[in-house]
Amino acid sequence: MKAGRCMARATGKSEAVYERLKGDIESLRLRPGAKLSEVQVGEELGASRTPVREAIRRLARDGLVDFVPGEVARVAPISLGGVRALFEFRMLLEPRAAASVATAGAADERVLVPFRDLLKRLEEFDESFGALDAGAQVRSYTKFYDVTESFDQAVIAACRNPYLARTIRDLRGQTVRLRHLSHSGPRRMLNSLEEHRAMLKAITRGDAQAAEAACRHHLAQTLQALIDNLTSQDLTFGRDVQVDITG
Amino acid sequence: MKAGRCMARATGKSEAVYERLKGDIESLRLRPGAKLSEVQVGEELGASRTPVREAIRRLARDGLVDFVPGEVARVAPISLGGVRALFEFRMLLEPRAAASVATAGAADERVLVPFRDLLKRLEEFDESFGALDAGAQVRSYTKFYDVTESFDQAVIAACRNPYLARTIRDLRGQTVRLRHLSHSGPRRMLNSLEEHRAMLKAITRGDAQAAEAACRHHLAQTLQALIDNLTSQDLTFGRDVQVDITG
DNA sequence: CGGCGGTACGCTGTATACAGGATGGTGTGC
DNA sequence: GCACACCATCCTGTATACAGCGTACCGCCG
Repeated sequence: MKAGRCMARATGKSEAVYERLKGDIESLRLRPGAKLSEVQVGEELGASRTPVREAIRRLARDGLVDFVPGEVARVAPISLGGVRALFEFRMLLEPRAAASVATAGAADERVLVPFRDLLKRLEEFDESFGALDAGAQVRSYTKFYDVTESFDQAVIAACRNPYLARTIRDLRGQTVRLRHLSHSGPRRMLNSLEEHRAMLKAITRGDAQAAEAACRHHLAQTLQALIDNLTSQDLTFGRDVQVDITG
Repeated sequence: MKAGRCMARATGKSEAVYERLKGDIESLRLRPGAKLSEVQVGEELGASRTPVREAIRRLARDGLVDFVPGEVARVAPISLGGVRALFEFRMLLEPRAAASVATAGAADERVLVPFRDLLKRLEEFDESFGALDAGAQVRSYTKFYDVTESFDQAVIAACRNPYLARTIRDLRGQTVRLRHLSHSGPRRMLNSLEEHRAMLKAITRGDAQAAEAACRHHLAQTLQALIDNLTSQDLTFGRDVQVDITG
């Protein structure tokens, strides 16, 4: 393989490297603080430096990589302060987005379709969950995450303000990584499920205020669970220079 | 000049190209819809494709360039819908930031220093402005913009939440470009001056609620002025495919 | 004269080459 | 034994080469 084809869209190397690295970072296979040398990553993933370079820049924009011009890029550390700041910011954006969707849904039924669908999926999941034994419950987490993932996506898609949508989307990577980190057991999951149901019901009802409140509550609960886990599991994550930005 | 030095920080080619293009776009020297070919820009600015590429990607993040993978990058068009969406988003972020700064200032006097300073500069400017003839007034716009610019910078710097700060900063490019577009005459400027004074007073007083309201008011007024100008001056800007994103 | 096909150009994506710093380890001097 | 300096190594920034893809212009045919 000498030179690359343009192809861009479907098979683009840059995109592939980006997705791969993103997945590895979100799943914590790449630990916070890990060095991301362009050449090394390139060799490992069978790509040249150029696409790797671009992928790393994009990951930096997503907040998953700490990038300083002359230095080696590193997987962004996870700090308590950083998590708090992230959720404080999400608390500003996402409740507003949820409210906006509820309002839009009240005016145009069509935007509610995916949300009614999600609500149904959620109810089905809820009903079947209790019947499972502990092992099967843990395995079903993935399915639940799929629903929450779809919910987030649906909100972004339904968001009428492109700036708001993009900013929320840009934060998703960090959110996903943190979720993979909080193995909070079934209790937190059931609570989260209930919170999602509340959000979905408010949105499909067209109740903007309730949707906003439900979203805010969900974020607050998630943050609390995350803090509990981060402080109990001593976080060896990101032992490298830990500039806690929020103070 | 064969190959480049690393130097990065001070003389970095990529940074230079970025700043240059950014300035040209903000000042409308590069018109909305203009094509930005990597090779062409590179030749014009005496840089190779690599730094140009990176600069264009960064400008896309700033919302000043529309970038689609396989295609030629273009200077982002200016649409009424886009401007509305931008300001709607700013209305979500900046009042919160202003309030946050006011709160922080009430707890720690030191964060107020730059704001007291700005307030003084503003008062001085205000006093001297009336004495000028029309021509000198127009020339003094630059000085006023300096103050507003410094104000925005100061808010960003004082912002405790790095996510909020970064997002506001990322929007600055578009804001600046729009400002260069609204030659609203002295009346709008004097109003803006008054609005800034209100924000500064609220912040230095430590009154978060007033700061938030003042900021909101300022943004609403600015948007209104902008809309007036955009609709009166028929905006030939961005005649290329105008996907108005906000509907 | 209008529609259509072919060709030439330009563009991006990718790969690779080269030069200058930054970093980390090792050896030496105090 | 410790601190400092030197050196090897790696890594990034930049430049350039090559391959495919789209487009636009031009000529040809109906």
